[in-house]
This record gives sequence, C-alpha cells and structure tokens, in this order.
Amino acid sequence: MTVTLADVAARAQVSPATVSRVLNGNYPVASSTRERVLRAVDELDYVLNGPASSLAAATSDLVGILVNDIADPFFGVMAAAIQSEIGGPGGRAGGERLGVVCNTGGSPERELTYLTLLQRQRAAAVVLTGGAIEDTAHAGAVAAKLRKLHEAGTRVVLCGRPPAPEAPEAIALTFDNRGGGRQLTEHLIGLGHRRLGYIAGPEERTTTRHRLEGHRAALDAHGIEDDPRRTVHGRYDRRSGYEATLELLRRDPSLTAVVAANDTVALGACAALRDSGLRIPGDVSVAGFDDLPFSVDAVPALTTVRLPLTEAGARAGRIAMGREEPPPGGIATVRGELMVRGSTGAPRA
Amino acid sequence: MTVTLADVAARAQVSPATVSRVLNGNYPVASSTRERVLRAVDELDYVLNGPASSLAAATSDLVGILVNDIADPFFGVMAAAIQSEIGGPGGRAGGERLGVVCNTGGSPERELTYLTLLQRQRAAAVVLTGGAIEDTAHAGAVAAKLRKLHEAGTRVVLCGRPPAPEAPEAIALTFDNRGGGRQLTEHLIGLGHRRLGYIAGPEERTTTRHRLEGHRAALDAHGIEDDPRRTVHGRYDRRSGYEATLELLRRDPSLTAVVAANDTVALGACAALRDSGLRIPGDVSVAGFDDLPFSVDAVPALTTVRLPLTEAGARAGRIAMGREEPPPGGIATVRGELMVRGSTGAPRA
DNA sequence: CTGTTAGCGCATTCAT
DNA sequence: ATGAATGCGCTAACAG
Repeated sequence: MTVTLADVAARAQVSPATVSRVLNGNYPVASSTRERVLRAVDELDYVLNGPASSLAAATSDLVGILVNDIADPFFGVMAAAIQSEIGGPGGRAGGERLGVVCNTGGSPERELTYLTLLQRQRAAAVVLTGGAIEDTAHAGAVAAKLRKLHEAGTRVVLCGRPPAPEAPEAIALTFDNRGGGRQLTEHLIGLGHRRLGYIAGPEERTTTRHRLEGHRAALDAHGIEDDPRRTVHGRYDRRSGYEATLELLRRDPSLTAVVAANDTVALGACAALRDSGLRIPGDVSVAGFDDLPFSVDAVPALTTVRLPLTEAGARAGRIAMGREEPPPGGIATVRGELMVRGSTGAPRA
Repeated sequence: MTVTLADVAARAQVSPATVSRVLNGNYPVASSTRERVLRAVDELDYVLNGPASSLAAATSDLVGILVNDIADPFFGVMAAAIQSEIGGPGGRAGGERLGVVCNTGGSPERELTYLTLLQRQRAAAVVLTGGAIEDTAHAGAVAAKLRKLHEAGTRVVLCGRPPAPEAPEAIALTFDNRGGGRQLTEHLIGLGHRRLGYIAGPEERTTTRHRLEGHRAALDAHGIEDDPRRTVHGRYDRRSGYEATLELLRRDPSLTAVVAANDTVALGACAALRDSGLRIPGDVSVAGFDDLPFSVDAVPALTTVRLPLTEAGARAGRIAMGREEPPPGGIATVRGELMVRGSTGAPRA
C-alpha cells in the first residue's frame, strides 16, 4: 500500500542502500544515479518513514523547544528565533529538521513529561527556555533527565535560563536578570524615587528571584530600606499586575514607583493606576522588563530592560544544531539594556 | 548500553510481549504481573523507544500544530489551547502524546515542508491554524498533502481556517471573519463615520480577504462609496499598522476612522495617529480584530471583534484527538463578538 | 561508487 | 493471561 524505499530502489534499478544514501546525502553517489533515484522518488511520491529511519539510525530529526507559556510573546519570540535556525537544511534525510515547541505551562510535571517524550523520540537536541523552577527535587529530576539525554547523544541547550550545576553538559545562555533588575531600580532611584513597590513573579522561579535580587541590591546600594510590604508576588500576566498594584497602593498610598516583573505585568499595573485615578509617570512611575514588541506602544511608552530574545534564541538554535561553538565553559551571560521611556519620571513633590 | 524492552522483560521474568502489553494498556494483563513489570521499568529507568514503537505500530504519538507566527499571541493562545487538550493521557505507550507547534512564518514552502515532516513521522493528527494562503498552486499542494495524511490515518483539523474544498476530509473550525468585519464597520458607520480607512493584511491570505469583504459589505449596505485609495495592504504587525496609517492620512487627511486588520496592526495605527498629533477617538477612531489580551489595556481600550481563540483551539484539539465528534458536515463556523470600547466614538464635526 | 547483509526495538499475530 | 515468532522500513557496516 504505502511506498517504501525498496519500491523506489526497484524503480530506479538500484539497491535500497543507494536510495538511502541519496536521501541522506552523507555519502558519495554518482550524479547520474542520484538523478535517477530522485526521479523515482518523485514519480512514486515517496515519503521517507521517519520512525524507521530514526530507529535504524538511532537518532531523529526532532529538536524540542520547551517554553513555559507559548501565549506569552517572551517565549514566542525566542521560540521563533530558535526554530528559524533549526528549520533550515543540515538535518538528516532530506536536510530538514523538525523544530517542535512544547508548552509546559509552567508545570513541573509537564516539563518532565515533555523531556521524557523527547527522550523517547531520540531527539537530536533540546532547548529549554526561560526561568527554571527552584524546587530542589524537581531541579534534580530535570538535571537527571538532561544528563540522560546528553548521554543518549541529544544536545542540550538552555536559553534564558541559568546553568544547571547538576547537568554541566547543558550549554547555558543566561540572561543577566539580576543586573537588569538592578539597572532599572537604580534608574528610578536616580530620578529621586525612594518608595518603590515591586511586583514579583511566581516565588519559585529563578527569573523572579534574580530580578528581585537586582532590585534589592540597588535599594541596598543607595541606603534605601527594603520594606517587605512593598513587594508582592504574582503570576507573569496582566491580571496579576493589576491586582498586585491595587494591593501595593492599599499598603502604601504614598508609593511613587512600581517596578514590575515583566512588561505584561507592567501593563496591568498601568491599568490599575489609571483606574485608581493616578497619572503615569506624574503620580507614579512604572517600569517593566523584557521590552516586548508592544511595550513601546504603551501609553506612555514603557521604561524597561531590553533582552535580546531574538539574538539569544538564534544563537541557542545554532548551538543546538552544532553550527556554532558553545561559549567557553559552556556558559554565556547575555546582558539586557535599559530602555528609558515615558513611563518613568521624577516623583511628585 | 541503552535499556530495551527485552531487558525489562528479563528483569520482570515475563516475555517482551507482556511488557509491551502493560505499557500500551490495550490488552488484559494480570495485575500482579503488571505490577512486576512496572517495577522493573522503574528500576531500570526504562524509556520506550519512540521510533521503534511507531515503526511497529505504524503510527506515532506526535500531533503537529502549524501556526503562521508563533510570536503572535493570536497563534500562541490557540496553540496553547490545542496543546492543552493533546497533552493529557489518551495516547499510546504511557498515555502521553507529543503536541508540537511548528512555526511556518507564513511561508508556503515551510508549511509544506512541515506537513511532509509530519507525514514522515506518521503523526497521529495535524492541526492547521489561521488563515490560508490563497495561491492556487499552493492551496492545491496543501490539499493534496492533507489528503495523503488523511489516507495514512492522520486526523486533519483546520482551526480558524476556511474549509479546503479539495481536501474535504479535513474538519474545519472556521472563524466568521466576514461577519466580524462587517459588524465592526457597521458599528463605526452607526457612530456617524463616512470616511473610513482600512488597513488590510497581506493580499494573499484568506483572513485578509474575508475581513475586508465584511468591511466592504457594510459600506455597501449603507451606500458609502468604497474608495480604493482608502485601503492599504500590509503585514499583520505593528510596524505595518504604523506605516499604513501615515499613508492613509497622507492620501486623505479628513479620515475619521481607521479599521485595522487585527489588534496588533491597530496598535501601530494608534501610535501613528498620536505621533501625528491626532486624538483617539476625538479626531480619529480606531478598531482592531481578535481581542488579544493586551487590547483591553491599550489607551484608549481597543474596540475590536473578540474571537474565542481558546475555546476554538480546545475544540480543535479534542477533535484531533478523537475525543469530540466533528461538527455535522465537517464544518463549523465560529462567530466573533463585537467589543465596543474607548477607541471608537462619534466623528469630529 | 554500489550491492549485500544484518539488525535497530517494538507490536502483533498466532499459539498455548 | 502469557509466550514465541515475525516483520515494520530503514541505515550502517562490510564487501566488492
């Protein structure tokens, strides 16, 4: 019923091995026979059987990209960049690899499940994006999986994620969240702010912790007391930013600035401030993180820390494909850039 | 080196066949032996070999989700919803399926490439999201692929995409873009607008054409001449909206409303209007399409047509998994809902 | 440069 | 309810 490699071989009057070689291009074949084979492929409308191919070769063309939230452009932009470097030629069998993005939804179980599934598929590479979950048991389980994947020949790259000490084989492209957080808060302090609210992300995420640490480092460096009541944790979404801002205002109506975990949260914060009758930045300044595409269009435009998501993703993709050398020591830190825009200004008198 | 099913069988003192049956759960196995097998699996840290399994079973656990632009929340939201219905138990071998998102970037070649790759992998199902490309040759090629996939046992579902007449096996969940476009423009006409600019998406996309047709139908119904100079085509991104708006204003400074292809484009339009010193909606009203998460936070909040992306995606996912009956005739039309917000108002006198 | 041979690891008949 | 045997379609030595 379905056309197999043997059918193609028969039609082209060559051996199955030759067809395989033509398809994989990893072996010298006379151009005349190659042409004959390709014609037969075309005439029979043959499509390689991926599972059979992967079974025999003990590796597949699958490259997994794990993201925490595919509906969040932060991950979308990175995933697109990674995939663009994977999609091209360079794989086996026809020169195409299947870059697949897997949405964990931030769930530890799903993260592990996807890793197992990718391991099961003998994936050529796996790229994990975004902050890691800081639960010790989970981190250990992930590290163990990564080690197994590596041992099975799967390349492992972390993009926008801190290195995993227990899985040192994983190449890490880390964002300098701490430094970015610090820059941002120092900018606000420089403007004269002293009572800053902070809307943090979920507690158990590395991204959350690092950005918050940067914020606190800046406060500390300028002798500003870090009142724990000025920090609220939430999710990385708009609604969380909205609610957290109302809570912060309730706790301290004299706040002059709100620093958000990311741009999406900052947008929610802006909405809450407006709904509370406060002007931005006249009454309260707002700052975000990431510099997502919509941030420049916010009104006023959002002051934030730009992360080179596309560049980092592309690089991670190339490393995953073995087309770029990993950084020395397997770890590279990618810095953010402070983007000062209209949403921050001097505090009200 | 790597643990195989035979190793598990040996350890559990059963035959490989029994282990296979336990893993797939499609066959009666005594609970005592099942337990023994599962223990062995655990002890040996066994992971099923996906390719081998797929080869033998002639089908895989892969479910492909094709999107035009993964960095666009329109697709991200749908993809997340689809994946959430796929990820759960119900697949073969361990009850997990691998929902994978493939980013075509709007390129016809990549769309076909991904379909071939998915065909090669013997995917269990394929979901194509968003507007189709209207090139006849390409549409034919895609339809042919879909037919082949279907014949090979792959379920094919279209989500937010018009039915493919040449591939009637594909279940289609279509958005009523025409109706939504019409509602939106009628809303503006009802407010008193007569000189409306329209920023359309790329020419060759069904979504673009349908929304535009709805717009024109509304104009026509109200006896408003459709001046071709009031329509500009562009991409589905912010920058395109910005530039198109400047162009529209250049062509006709007396415009009182701008209808955008989608919310992202509308945001760019808002930016262009503001940069031109015009007030929204005081001088010019703006409307979008989709009602993406950020649209309610725009200033002013965006009037738009809400598309039930999550619901439609979830339904498409269930149909793809065979957990929900396809709609009668294999086609269902999903309507949008007009969301009137602050960005539209009566035209200036 | 090309053909021959032998598995890859598992699901699935048939038996029992 | 379980075991034995066969083949899925392809790639990778090894010859030649």
